[in-house]
Amino acid sequence: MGSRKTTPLKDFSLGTHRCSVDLRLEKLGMVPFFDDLDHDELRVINQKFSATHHHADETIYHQDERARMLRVVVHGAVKLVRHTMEGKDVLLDMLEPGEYFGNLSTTGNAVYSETTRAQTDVCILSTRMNDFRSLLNDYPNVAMRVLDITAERLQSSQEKIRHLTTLPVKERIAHILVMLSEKFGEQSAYGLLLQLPLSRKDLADMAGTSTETASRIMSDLQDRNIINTGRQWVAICDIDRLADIADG
Amino acid sequence: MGSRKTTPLKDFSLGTHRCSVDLRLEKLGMVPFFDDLDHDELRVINQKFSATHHHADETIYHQDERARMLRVVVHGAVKLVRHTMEGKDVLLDMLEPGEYFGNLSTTGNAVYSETTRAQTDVCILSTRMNDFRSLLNDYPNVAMRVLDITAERLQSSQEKIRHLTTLPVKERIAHILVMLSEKFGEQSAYGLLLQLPLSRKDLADMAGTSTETASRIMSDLQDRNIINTGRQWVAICDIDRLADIADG
DNA sequence: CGGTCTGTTGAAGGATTTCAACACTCGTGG
DNA sequence: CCACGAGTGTTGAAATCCTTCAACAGACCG
Repeated sequence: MGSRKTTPLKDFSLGTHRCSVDLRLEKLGMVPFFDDLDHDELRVINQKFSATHHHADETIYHQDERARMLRVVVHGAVKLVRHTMEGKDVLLDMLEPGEYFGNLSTTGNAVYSETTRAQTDVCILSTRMNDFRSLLNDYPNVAMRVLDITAERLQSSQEKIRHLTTLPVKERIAHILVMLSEKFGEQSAYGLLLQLPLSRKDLADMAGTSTETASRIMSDLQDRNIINTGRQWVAICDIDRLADIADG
Repeated sequence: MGSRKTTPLKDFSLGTHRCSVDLRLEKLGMVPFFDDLDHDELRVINQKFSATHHHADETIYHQDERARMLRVVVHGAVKLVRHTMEGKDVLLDMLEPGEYFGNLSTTGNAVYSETTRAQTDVCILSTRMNDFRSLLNDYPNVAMRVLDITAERLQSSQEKIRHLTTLPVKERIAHILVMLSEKFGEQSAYGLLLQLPLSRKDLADMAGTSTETASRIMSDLQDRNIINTGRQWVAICDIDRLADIADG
């Protein structure tokens, strides 16, 4: 369990890869609002989506652009960022394969309320809003699931507000690491490794603090053998103690 | 324009009042997801709702209670509060007549994620989730509107996260006052008066700060003749300067 | 191997909280 | 009608958490 400093993360690059139909169907089936559909229905829906690839750090769309598409992550990780006038970014969420992003609302001239960037090399399925809207008409159950999931996201967004306004930075960071481990955690020689590149700035933007403070807290957690971390990667050694810190 | 200290707020008390059918229909028609419906359709929907009255400070439902009802404000103001273990509250929103609250999600055993309390004497229309769900099946357009509005609330919740993480307290409070004035502002001798009782603690819980800091900032704004304020009330004298403060 | 990006650490300064004491408003009951 | 008490708001001073500035160290890339 040496304190290795070079990245233990797996390789996300896609090369000249093209998503197979099977992979597309599998990932579409993982999207929570399609999970009631059978294989044939998924095939119909699949035809409405087109796949694109993006390299790490590439912007998929910008905040304030006209919002025309609904997208689904097939491979890799995508981050949602809100910009401020002063140049400070707020990192709202990290998405894993099977999660959707983009515009859900059916109103005509909406704009994206956040920028989305590829955190690794990614493969994305996209569909035009109009197609998605008619899809909701054809499959009322899907429409209900979409509503449920949006309501759930609203809940978790409000829970985030509670954290940001009531907890000190150390607890917020501990909480964020626990959340990320549920999405991206994979057992490894270094502990529960978060399978995505994650910088101190990313953590800071999620916790609403400065990179320096994030760095200090991560150093402290490492000194206490709770985590193991290096450039752009984090592994959790002692999830229980981390969870204890997260709630006071 | 004397700096009166006694409350200039109007009387919200209901006495032995019972909501007339006309008032109920009017307020239901103001709910954003019912606004496409004609008068006859509203009459049908109205029959699914039952009215209740609550005195100021009464709790309508508690966080973590089993979530069975969807509710609509007919008269008065309702506040949404999330509690923390440490006893700190986070005030998520203040609702005016025509706004809905409670449970939207159609999943069976959800619990309320916040406590709601009557900010004034209030009249509330309630319907059981099952009835609302079948209503969404009968009126697909309403279902679409519900989705849009939930997505909108998600947006504004994320915008709130941006404020909380990037702006200093003074700007956050200025912003909150501007928002509240759009909902509750009424012209009066004291300026644009917020027509609801609003304590320093309410403001602090909205801005994620302490009552003392909220008080200091309000005093400062009053000294600069931007607002006019007393016990449980706030009027805005110079909305332009307040808006300037709100965005740096 | 040098440059650049990322992470670390120290020290000073600032914003906000906390603790504490006091002032004002309002409702209630004598 | 007035006095009292509880709830609400104000203000000061000390303490704390966090940011900012600055310098440096380690990792990655060509």
